Amino acid sequence: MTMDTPASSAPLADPMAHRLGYLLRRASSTMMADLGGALTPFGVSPVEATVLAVIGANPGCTQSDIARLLGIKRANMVPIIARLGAEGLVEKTPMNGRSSALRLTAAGESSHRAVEETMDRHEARFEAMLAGHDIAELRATLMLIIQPQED
Amino acid sequence: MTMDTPASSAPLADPMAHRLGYLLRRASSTMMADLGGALTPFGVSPVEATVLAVIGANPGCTQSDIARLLGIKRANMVPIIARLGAEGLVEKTPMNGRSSALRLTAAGESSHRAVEETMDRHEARFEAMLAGHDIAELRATLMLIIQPQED
DNA sequence: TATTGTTATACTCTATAACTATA
DNA sequence: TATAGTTATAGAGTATAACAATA
Repeated sequence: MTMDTPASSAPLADPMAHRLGYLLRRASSTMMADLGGALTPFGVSPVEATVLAVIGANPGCTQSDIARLLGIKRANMVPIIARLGAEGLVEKTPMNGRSSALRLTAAGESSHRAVEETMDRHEARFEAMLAGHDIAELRATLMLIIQPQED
Repeated sequence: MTMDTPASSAPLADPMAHRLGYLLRRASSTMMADLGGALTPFGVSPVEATVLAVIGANPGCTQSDIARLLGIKRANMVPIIARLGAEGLVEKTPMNGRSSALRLTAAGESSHRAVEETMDRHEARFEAMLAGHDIAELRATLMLIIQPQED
């Protein structure tokens, strides 16, 4: 015999609160939502900001390079790069008949700098909430979980 | 003068590797993908499995209760509960004219048990990868990051 | 033959607004 | 007046399959 908890009045039991996968998903979406809000003034999404950062750090890289690094499917890079190109932030210069080298335009560089500062502040805001916890250890642990994406 | 890294041959620099939000997102999607694969034999998605767990732990709860607990919008619960209802896993019994109490059916209970075991093994698999790291501390840190969703 | 970029497509998740009905 | 459930809709994100061109 199990008792039926009168769930409507009392707070619910959270059977997921102990699960790492669940906590990661909730923590991730909290930070993604915050970053999305912080980036709206610049008209770029978190993914676009990330791609700007990768191209900024690796001028001349290709779409496939970025896809592999970020764990995004090749096919899904197309609209991302197209949008960044349409906004005049990224330019493609053909390397050999099949790949193009990606670089930030002047506008892209300036957007990149603004976005990096925004991300820095965003990260600092959350790190402040973790005072007394070992953030380097947290990063190291997360890196152990991450597995490369096969395409 | 900045140098153009010959990005095509050498591995790319990863300017996001130090960012907590990025690492959380990658770690989360690694675990979500793994869980999704582990659940396919049961025909339920990670979200559906989570809702089964919540109803199993809180018989008689409402859709809105679950939405609040999991940070899902009220409107987005509708298709989730509809699917679980159509699969005969969850039943709704009207409480008062506007809310229904949710409970697992017999099939739902059995699905719930199978799914919990699958999640346990899934979690254990990842915790094994974190040997030597303090998982309780990891959970505590993640809980600090998570912020309740306003609807 | 393997890789790059692309098109098309579909499914899920998420978000908003608006409506009904009930408490 | 606030809450529960719903509908409709729109936008991301993600996945697959297939194709052309190139290395």
